[in-house]
Amino acid sequence: MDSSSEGSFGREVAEPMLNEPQTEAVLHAQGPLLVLAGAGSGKTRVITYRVANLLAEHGVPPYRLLAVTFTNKAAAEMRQRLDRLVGPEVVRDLWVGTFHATCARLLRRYHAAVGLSRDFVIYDDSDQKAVVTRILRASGIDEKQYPPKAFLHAIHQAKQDVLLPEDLPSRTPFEKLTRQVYEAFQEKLRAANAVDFDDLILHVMRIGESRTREEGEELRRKFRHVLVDEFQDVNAAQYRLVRALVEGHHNLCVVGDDDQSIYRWRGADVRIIRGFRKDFAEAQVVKLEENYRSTGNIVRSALGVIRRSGEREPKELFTQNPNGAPVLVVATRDERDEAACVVEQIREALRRGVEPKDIAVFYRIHAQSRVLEEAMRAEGLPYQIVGGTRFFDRAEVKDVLAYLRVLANPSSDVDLLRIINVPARGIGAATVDRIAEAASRAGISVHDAVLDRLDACGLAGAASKRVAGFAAMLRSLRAVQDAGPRELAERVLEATGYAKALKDENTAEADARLENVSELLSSLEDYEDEAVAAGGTPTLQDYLERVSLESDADKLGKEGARVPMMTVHAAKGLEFTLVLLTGLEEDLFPYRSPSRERDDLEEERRLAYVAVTRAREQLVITHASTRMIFGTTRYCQPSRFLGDMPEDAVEHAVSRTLSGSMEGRVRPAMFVRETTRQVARETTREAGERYVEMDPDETWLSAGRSVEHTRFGVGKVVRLESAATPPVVIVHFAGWGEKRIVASFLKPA
DNA sequence: CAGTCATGAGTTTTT
DNA sequence: CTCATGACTG
Repeated sequence: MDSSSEGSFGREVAEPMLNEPQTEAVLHAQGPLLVLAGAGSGKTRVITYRVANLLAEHGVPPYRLLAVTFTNKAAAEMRQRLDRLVGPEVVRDLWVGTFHATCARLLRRYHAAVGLSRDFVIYDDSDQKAVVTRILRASGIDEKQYPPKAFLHAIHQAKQDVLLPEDLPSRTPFEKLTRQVYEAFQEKLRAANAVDFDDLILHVMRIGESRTREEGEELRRKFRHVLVDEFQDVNAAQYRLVRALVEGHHNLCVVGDDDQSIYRWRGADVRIIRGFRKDFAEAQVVKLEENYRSTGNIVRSALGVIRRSGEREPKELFTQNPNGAPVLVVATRDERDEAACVVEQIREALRRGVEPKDIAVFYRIHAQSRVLEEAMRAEGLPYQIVGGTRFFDRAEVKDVLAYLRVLANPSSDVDLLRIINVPARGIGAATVDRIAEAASRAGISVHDAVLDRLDACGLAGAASKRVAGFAAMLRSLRAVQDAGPRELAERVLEATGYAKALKDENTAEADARLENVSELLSSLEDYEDEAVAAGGTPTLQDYLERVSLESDADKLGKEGARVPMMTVHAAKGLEFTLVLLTGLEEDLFPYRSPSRERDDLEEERRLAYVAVTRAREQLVITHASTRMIFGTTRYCQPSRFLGDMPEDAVEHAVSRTLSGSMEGRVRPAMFVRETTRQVARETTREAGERYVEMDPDETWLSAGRSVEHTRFGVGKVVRLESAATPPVVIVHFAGWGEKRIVASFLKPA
């Protein structure tokens, strides 16, 4: 699949495996181009070849070509492939990066246009939450009634849609408060010389759309070609940014798959890719429908799931690959039994010689991972959780980074407030409040208040002395001049006593934290080496930007000998020889929140499609009859998605534990309970077993009717096999296939 | 001011 | 169940 032709810049670039007109459009089209790339159709290859061709054949200078991805990992992968096609010396000048990284880079250049200084910092979720919490406290808003999360969500949502506070409705009290908090939030960020993730996009978008600023014109002329990967996931702000960038020439190539749009809740708007042809009437459209990744059975299963989706860009995924093994659907008793089955499958695969990194375990929500982890650990199988808490989100790492961020950008109040009493130096909440209040009265940052206006804070003698000590320490750290980022971090650890405080704690937990801190130091060292190798100078600010924009998934693959375990969301864009997809049960996948009842079934369906299409050779799906989740045991029915897979592509199995528990003993759970709709008379046949006798006139058993079985869940009657008493029917259950069932085990659904 | 207990809430999270 | 947050107590 991966052409290894060693084309160097200027030489002709090998062509991807497409038919003639597709190749022509993909490689050479000017103007807008929409590539609808089905799962596994090799879209990365397409983008890579297009870029290579634009450079080699069309003479586009690398620094005038922008390729945008959504993850750092995808960007790195593209770089790597291009290295081989056109050579590293060309790739170095290319603009390849995520939306956020690209915007951060542009914003470092155009910072003045939006009133930021060059040293701006990027606030992550917890920083943002800290800001909102401070606003709520300052304005006396009850955090119980109006949780910070709600405001953050609303602000985030608004920004994705390019809405200012005054654009928001203000009918309900919450809406009124939201406007107020949003406004204060922006003010606080501005004062702290900080941006959030959305601002990175918005600021650059505003510059790009500006008719009055010369930077606007400059930005609009900057790139001759723009390519966007995973276009189904763009939001309104990102789309407007891209449109501004290509305004003069419309040389915009977007690649995506509306069936894989799974981030609507994060502002991604699948309508943008679906409406692309309306916005760019002259757009050429290429559909890539051949899947090169997976076996026939996997592709047909995926198709079965997605085909039932309502509105979608019509396409038929197909493959010429052999059918391969059927998709194995295993019914298990509970989540422990499920984990045991997963472990067994992994063992088996390892025995066959599959490498750990080519196996993956998926789940819908993180809460499922614990049991799976325990089973892996018990069996001595090495695994790696992808996602979850990022390394850079750990408290101790954030602490050290907060020190570094204050040194790089003293206006950042959130960072300063985080570290003012870490490690504990006797500066309590009351003192901190006083300082913060004095700072806000004087209209200066907390940092400046601490260093220059301490006497104006009205602190008691002891408190004042301690804060002065903190200020002196900061001053001496700021005076450090010729140290690289790593050395500076070491000095921070030393001067603040942070390392010592952890050592003195002398607990296993503290040791683990200490370990993370030294990992941070080695990350700084890696960065320095890398920067020097790239011919640049390592700077603290550059490092801080990187860590803000880096995710856990980016590191995946660096650990080769571990089985990765992740949520389905984290799996997008990845592929594995063997995929174990767990928890395919109603209410778990598709997920239904107990509180909200918003129906996001379509997105859940696309999520299932993404999960299935990750597998190259083998897909094993598990579901459990009961599951302990959030402390309560739930009874589970197989997911409707299982029923959407073609019968001939799937093989059903029952775990040993479950089949054991079904056999040879009284099965009270399987006997039907009387329902109101049933005209039935209960009689006792044998001791301990209760049957329900059916009225022979009942029509609820006719073909097509929905019936419910305590174990198999809801199914559809295929036909009545015997009208005896009780009658026997053939029923098709999602996830179980066709079953011959005595009607007394059924009730109407 | 800094630990300890109670209470409550609980998807997914490329950046 | 498990984590985070808030009130309470030395």
